[in-house]
Amino acid sequence: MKDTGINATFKGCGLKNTKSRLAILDILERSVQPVSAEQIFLELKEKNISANLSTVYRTLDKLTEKKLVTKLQITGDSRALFEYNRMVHKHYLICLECKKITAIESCPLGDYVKALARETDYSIAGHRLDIYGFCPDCRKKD
Amino acid sequence: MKDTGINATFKGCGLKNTKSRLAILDILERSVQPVSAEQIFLELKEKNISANLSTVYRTLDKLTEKKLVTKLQITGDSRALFEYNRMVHKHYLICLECKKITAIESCPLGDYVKALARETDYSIAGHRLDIYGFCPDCRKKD
DNA sequence: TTGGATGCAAAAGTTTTGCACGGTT
DNA sequence: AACCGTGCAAAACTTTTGCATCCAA
Repeated sequence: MKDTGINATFKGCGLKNTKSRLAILDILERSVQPVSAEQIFLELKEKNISANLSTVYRTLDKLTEKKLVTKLQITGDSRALFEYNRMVHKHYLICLECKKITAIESCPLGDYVKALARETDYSIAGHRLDIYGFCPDCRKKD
Repeated sequence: MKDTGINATFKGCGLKNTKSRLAILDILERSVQPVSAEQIFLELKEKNISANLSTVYRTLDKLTEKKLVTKLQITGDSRALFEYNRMVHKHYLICLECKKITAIESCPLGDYVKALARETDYSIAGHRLDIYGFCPDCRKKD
């Protein structure tokens, strides 16, 4: 079998090519929203791919470590979310009503961060911007 | 005894005036950095004010609900931090080395948020901006 | 063959809750 | 007196870990 993109990706970063690992990355890649470990676990179950929840966590750790996946803490309710890393700098727009998370790829902070580095003498490594509000659908309902 | 500021605050929001509650708000008010429930619990113990950890959590809940205190999730390690709410819009600069958290009261997002509301048709309720980097002290050490 | 991956069960860490009792208003 | 707040213990919830076994390379 010729290497698919994902297989090649795994090989390239020294991860073994297992069924559940492939399935987990596949779920992440297809997902339009960040997902929790538990959601992945349940989705695997639906697909009749039995994988233990610890395996899911361990896999997510590995994938995060290899930068294939990004770990987010934006729920407020103390559980982490994960999303496939498309190597794009992004921010999130979160609907407080339906909890929908939308990525925003524009970033208004370039110059600000440079100025802040000068002012504070920090070296700035990154930033996180989450914006909260109510999406058009939820606004209509109220 | 005449009402102090805090006593008046409690009365104003319908909270009873108990020893541990006063002490918890006092700790928060004096703290230069956001603190965790556990830190508060330990600080109370040092002051020989015995308060159960559940009480600390319950009090923090109440204070957060009454907007006297703000709950933050910026550690990355899944525990919440709390800080006295001085009614100032702020962002955080977090040192990745020593974990020091510095508040930044300037906000570069006013116009951006307005434009985003127009573009997305969301009504924007708020935002959160955390900036990560290395503080001057830690930069020197490396 | 060998080291990484997995399942299972147990533990760890944080936060919440039920219930009886105690303190503030 | 009424109700809110508290202590204690147990539970809930998310995530991690130890260990034996299994599987991909």
